[in-house]
Amino acid sequence: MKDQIQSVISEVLADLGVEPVDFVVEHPGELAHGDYASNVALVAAKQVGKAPRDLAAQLLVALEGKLPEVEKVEVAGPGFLNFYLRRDFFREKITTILEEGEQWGRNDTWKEKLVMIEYTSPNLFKPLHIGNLVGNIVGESLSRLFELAGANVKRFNYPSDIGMSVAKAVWGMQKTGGDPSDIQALGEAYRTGNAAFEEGGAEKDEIVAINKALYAGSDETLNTLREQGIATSKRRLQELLDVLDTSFDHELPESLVSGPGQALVEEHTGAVFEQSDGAVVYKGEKIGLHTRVFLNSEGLPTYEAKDIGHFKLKHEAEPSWDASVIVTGIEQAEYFKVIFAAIKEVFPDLSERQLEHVATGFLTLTTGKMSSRKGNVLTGESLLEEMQEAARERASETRTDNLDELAEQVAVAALKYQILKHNVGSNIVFDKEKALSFEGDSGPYLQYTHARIISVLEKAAQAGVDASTQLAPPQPYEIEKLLYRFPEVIEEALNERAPHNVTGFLTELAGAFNTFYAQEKIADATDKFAPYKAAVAGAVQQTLQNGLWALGIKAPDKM
RNA sequence: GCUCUCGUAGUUUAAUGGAUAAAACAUCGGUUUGCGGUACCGACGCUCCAGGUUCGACUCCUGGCGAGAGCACCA
Repeated sequence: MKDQIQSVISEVLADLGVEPVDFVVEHPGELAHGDYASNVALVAAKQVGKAPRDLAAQLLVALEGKLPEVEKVEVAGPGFLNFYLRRDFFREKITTILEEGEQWGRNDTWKEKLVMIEYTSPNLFKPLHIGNLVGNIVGESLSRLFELAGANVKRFNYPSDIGMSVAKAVWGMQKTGGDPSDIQALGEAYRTGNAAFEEGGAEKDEIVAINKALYAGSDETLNTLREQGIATSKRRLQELLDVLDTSFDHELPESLVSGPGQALVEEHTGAVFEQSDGAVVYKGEKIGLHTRVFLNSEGLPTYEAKDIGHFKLKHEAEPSWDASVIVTGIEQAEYFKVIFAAIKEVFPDLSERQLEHVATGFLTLTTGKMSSRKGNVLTGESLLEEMQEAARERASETRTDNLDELAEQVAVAALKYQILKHNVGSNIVFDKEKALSFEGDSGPYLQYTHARIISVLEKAAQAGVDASTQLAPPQPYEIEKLLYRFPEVIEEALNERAPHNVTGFLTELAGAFNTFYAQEKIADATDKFAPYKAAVAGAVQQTLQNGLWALGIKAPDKM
């Protein structure tokens, strides 16, 4: 539709002998300003030597009858052209939405492309950090947006299963004698080891020694403790991922990538990397970046080298990939610029493919009070637990049979919404009070609206009202003017890597529906337009369901 | 010190260079005996400062003030 208006305007401009100009056709900020608007007259006025409103009036006449879907065009404000679509356009859209069902909102901008996307990247042996949680939520939503665009998406997890945090936990297990298959004991062991490490002294040296032994794999006892701990941590991680509704296609732990990374760096030292003060570095300055160390002066791989090895293994796992996306905290933005530059030099054959880093902002709490009765540090796990408790209390008057499942879905919705309503990359100030209140702009508000529609449609069916778009009232409802934009929102959210476009749209849609709901009675068999209202409600329900899916949020039928 | 990001109602956030800067929370005031009040309607209230570019600037440029992040062997 938008493209159609754009091209017709271009034709008309050419007919009037105006040089092509750069103008836009977009949805105006307010519904009162029509369904589409163009600034063409404002942009072209100067060239033509006319007042914008005069040129707009001239264009208006020339556009007459050229856009069958457009009912009327108006000149407004300083010289905008406002386009109002025909009533039937909206009616037909409702039909389309109901027919397409779960397919509604898809696009084909990434059709037949393979996208590797990596996110979450937890430290095994440590509780899921708040940053891991944010990364997981953003990464999962982007993955789904890619899928909605037709891409074949392969999700990668890159857990850290070796290194200092592992050494601390292993040291701690020896000290506490805790059961390595028990997650609580494992957490306790990590805290013990971490505290000892912080204190320094002989215990710190022991931990460093354990770290080396684990890398070398030289001590059977230590290896066993590590492996048992990994298994326990993974079990716990899987529980969390199930709650968050994420599953990975590939898992490449850190311990696998050191070797290949080191080998690649050594192989390319001289050409890509160079010696400097005993270390092997990549000089980023040559392309406006900074220098980073890939092999330290002991010849051991740093995280940088590991990421080179990591890339190689990913490529081997999915050789036909078109784009590789990595989601991490924003503090790694500069780091990845250097890594990508090095990768392109090490793998010249792959340098044309798309490498992308998506940076997520930091999450902090509004009020300084970390509340939490135990006074412990905020982790991703503790936050998720608090949300679930609040959801369970709140759901006491539920209509569902499965309170636990609902509480979980509502908690995850509240959490994900709070994070995904922000522009990706900007810092997130998490207002716990607000997130737990479930009112106003929130995930549960969207879920509630969805459940309410399902309920109303059931009532309507009982009253003998079946959804139909046969007979529509003369004027479209405001909500119809939002519904048809959904596919555009989904496409744009992916293009801009901005799921917050989806949260914003769904919130506006839900708000518009609730207003509609307050004004119009749907389950009223005496109203000849009731079937159409039911169809509109059904279209909103489908749109909310599909949109929530894109955010990684469940849309329960009952709450 | 250098580089990057950011600064919008009391608070948390929106706004491809466009029309009267938009929501939510908080505050104040309402909601037809209601198809789910986790809802709806209304009021109050905002672009850090100084210049510049533009028909038009929260948005772009310059300078200031303030906050955060990154800058070699940690992960």
